[in-house]
Amino acid sequence: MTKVKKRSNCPISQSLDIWGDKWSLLIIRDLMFAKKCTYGDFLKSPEGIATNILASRLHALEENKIIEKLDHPDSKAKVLYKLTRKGIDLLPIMIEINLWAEKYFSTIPEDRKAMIKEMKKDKPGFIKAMTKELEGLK
Amino acid sequence: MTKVKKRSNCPISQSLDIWGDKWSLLIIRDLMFAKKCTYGDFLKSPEGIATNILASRLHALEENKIIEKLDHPDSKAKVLYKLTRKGIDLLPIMIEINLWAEKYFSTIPEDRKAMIKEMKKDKPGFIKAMTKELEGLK
DNA sequence: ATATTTACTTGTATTATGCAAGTGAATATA
DNA sequence: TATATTCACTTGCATAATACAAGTAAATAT
Repeated sequence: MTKVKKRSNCPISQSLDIWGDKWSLLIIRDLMFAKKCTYGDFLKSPEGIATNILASRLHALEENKIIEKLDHPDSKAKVLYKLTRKGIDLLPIMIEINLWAEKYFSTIPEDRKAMIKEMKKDKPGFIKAMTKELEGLK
Repeated sequence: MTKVKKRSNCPISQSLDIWGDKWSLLIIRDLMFAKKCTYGDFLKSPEGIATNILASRLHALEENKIIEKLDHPDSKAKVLYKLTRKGIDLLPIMIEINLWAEKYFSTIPEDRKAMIKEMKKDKPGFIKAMTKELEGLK
């Protein structure tokens, strides 16, 4: 993917310039809710992202400081991807997408349904706990 | 645009299947915050959507019951686009995108900044008022 | 020493987007 | 009444993004 130019100063537009495509938020979902953190993990997700697209998205997200690359503790062959603070702060958006989807789609996986229940029960509490958890991953 | 197939049952993925592109949420922004409601209005937005893309997105959003077409009161030549309840319910997502963007982008238009201030001051109140306003447009 | 894993890159076909021009119905203007 | 203009699109074509298949190099396991 070539460099995306800023289309306008609108906050929605500027946000979409970074993660407004069919794949970026799925990578963020993996990092956020599924605790996936390697290239291979992302590839295995059910939507089936193509490997070159994954590479280009990871690159773009890193450039935009949404994620960062770290050494994987298990092996030098592995890379550990992690959400930055800026990436973790996408959590409220991700929560609202989940809540909207839960209202309008009938087919939602059971484990995610359980998580959505938690989100609804205590949204600020969920955000705080999840944020702490994601910050903790080092 | 040809029919988008469902990639998985994940609520994030299913949501992105509908509006996960660079343009759909900008149309929704126009309907939601700028009170634009005609094809020509959308075309005039600063991001400069191409006319064929606009047509295809409007068609897709209508098919997915996010928006609906109504007769324009002023003229038979005009079409009035309106958010459905499902579309209005995207408001919490749109709010969180605004808040995230306000935190991480330095260039935000003044009028939008004022609106974001309102969102932060009383989020449920903002949602309620805006929802009522959008429902009222008939 | 060899095979496998891991994180990619490269090449090519397909699909989507961007741009310019055109169309037909409705409305405004002369 | 005839003509120009507005409005909501459609069409054709160049360019860009995505999907799919295969390949690569470093690190690790056997």
